[in-house]
Amino acid sequence: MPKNLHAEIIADIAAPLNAWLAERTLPDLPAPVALGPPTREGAGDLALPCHPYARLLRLSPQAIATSLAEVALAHPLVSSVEAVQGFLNLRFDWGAIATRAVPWALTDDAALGRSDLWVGRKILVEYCSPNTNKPLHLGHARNMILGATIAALFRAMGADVRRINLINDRGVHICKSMLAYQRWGEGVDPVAIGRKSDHFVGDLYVRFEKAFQAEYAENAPGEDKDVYFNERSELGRATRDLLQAWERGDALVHALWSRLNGWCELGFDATFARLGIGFEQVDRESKTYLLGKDLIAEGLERGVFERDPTGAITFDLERIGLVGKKAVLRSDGTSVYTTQDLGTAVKRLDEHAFDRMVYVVGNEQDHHFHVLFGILRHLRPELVNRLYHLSYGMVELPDGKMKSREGKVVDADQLMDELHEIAFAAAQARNLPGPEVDAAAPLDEAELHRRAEAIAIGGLKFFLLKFGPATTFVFDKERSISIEGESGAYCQYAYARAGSILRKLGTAADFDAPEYDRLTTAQEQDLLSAILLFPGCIIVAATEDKPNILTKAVFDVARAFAAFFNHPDCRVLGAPPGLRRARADLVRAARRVLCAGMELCGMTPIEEM
RNA sequence: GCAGUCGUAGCUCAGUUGGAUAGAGCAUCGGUCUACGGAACCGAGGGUCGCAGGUUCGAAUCCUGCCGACUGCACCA
Repeated sequence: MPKNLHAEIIADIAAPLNAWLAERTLPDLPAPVALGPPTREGAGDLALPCHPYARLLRLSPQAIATSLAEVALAHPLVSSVEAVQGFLNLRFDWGAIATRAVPWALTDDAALGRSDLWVGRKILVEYCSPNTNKPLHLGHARNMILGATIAALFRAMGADVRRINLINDRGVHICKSMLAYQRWGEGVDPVAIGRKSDHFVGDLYVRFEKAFQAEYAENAPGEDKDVYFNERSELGRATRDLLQAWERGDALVHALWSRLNGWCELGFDATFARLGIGFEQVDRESKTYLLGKDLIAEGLERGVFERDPTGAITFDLERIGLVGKKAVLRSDGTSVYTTQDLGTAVKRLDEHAFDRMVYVVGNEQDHHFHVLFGILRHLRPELVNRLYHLSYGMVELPDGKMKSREGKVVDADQLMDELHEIAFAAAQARNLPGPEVDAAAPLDEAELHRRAEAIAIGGLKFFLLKFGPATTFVFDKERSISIEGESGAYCQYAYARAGSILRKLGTAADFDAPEYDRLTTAQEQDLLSAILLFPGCIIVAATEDKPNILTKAVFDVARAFAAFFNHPDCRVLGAPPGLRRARADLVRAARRVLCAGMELCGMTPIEEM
């Protein structure tokens, strides 16, 4: 049975404080005391503001803090207390804490952030959702890494998680690539020309756009581009013909469509593999886009929807506090985007009886989800509070938004390649023959590439996760993927250096009896503290859908380790036996937590850099 | 116009179910440099938390107004 040691310690210390307060505020103590890490630095290990009880007890906050300090001091894990400005501050007896915490961190899965809080919950996470007309870019990378990480966090909580990729494989966008292939690429094959297959399809899309721009510039400069495309453009006409042929089930068009989609998805799979992204379920819009129509009929009958004079079926947005009406079925009876999303959600509910479904989708669709969830609240009341839009901010470039149509994007594959090169160059430089590297047996390039890949991908993931999901950030390649400071590489480096100590130690301390109560330097306390705090961070990160809390928790452990590692008073190898063993165990514990934290981020820990 | 999100150090960002002297990374400056791996460590400077009110023991956090930025507001997806 995993236990959150920190929470347990706090509860244990808080118990007599609660009792003291309860005794004097009978019958109603508002809530258990909010004993927790102080917000102010240097205020000890736990703090409690006593102001809320002042009115109730008719005592000053300071008087209450003073009394509680006396109560707290009696606890064996508390070494000192103080009452300042109505706050009760207390310090742990770190020797006693270490004696409990190190063995716990070495063996209990709770130390890795695992718990059973969400056992029995079924959660669906939908993310990635690519269009099959161009390769994945940095925006997709942020989406995928957020989705994969949030899914991993849910699993750590014990939930039964199903990850779903909904591929948008039909529509005008893919028809544009299809048309370009028909006209300018027939017979050419990505393998034949050595092009990654999703990029091959993307090239076709760009080719189409260029041709369209030329046509537009020649025939209708100044006219609204969409109007021109829909009403006068020859390429537009041909594209719509393809779409209609597809919807009729035209065999040749479907063959072409399957071929291009196959190439695109093949390419995606390679990118997923490199990024370590996985799914339990892949849905395709070509299979789901007709869903929802019967739901509309049902809703119409029940009065959730109404039919307007043109024959379209609409939802009155005033029902959800907005203005206007939202069409859920066109006047010609065909579906809109919302129709299939309604259908898909209900189908998933029927099939998986989920407790929660999370859509990882950019914040430009906030309004869409507001409306979608609002409609579903009327259609399927049991879905209330089960649906959640994990909205995230766009990634922008120094010169503005990414525009895939204009080719102004950071391609995911290319970015990974570039990051790999940077990491490889650094790995090569530090592994030149020298004191640490045996000149007679230089590392082979394959090993350096393996490390560089772990650092590159890990760095990218850490970078994309460390922002709050809602934050729109500017991606400046030169400065963004830092390999120093708060970065993936920093965490991997801490892990590697910890491993280095243990390698040098070998089995030397195996038979020493650990003296954990001697782990009392400031650096050891800080490291233990970061380790103790880690599980709680995982719970908050999962509960609030904030992976940036995870990266922060990992970084905190790494930073505390770095300080420990560097401090002359904290040497492991030169320490007397009992202390040496205790420190070695502390290093093992830190490594264990770092490893778990990095894996939750989807990073690969490496033994050497 | 309406709605939503946001405005915190020179830069990039944390922190918002109300708690003390608002934090980190980068950059700058200064140290560590006979070392359990320098992709590191220690220290310093740097903030009217957009502006103005309000609520209270206490506000970056809650309320109101204003200024500024972004994104939405299709019978597109």
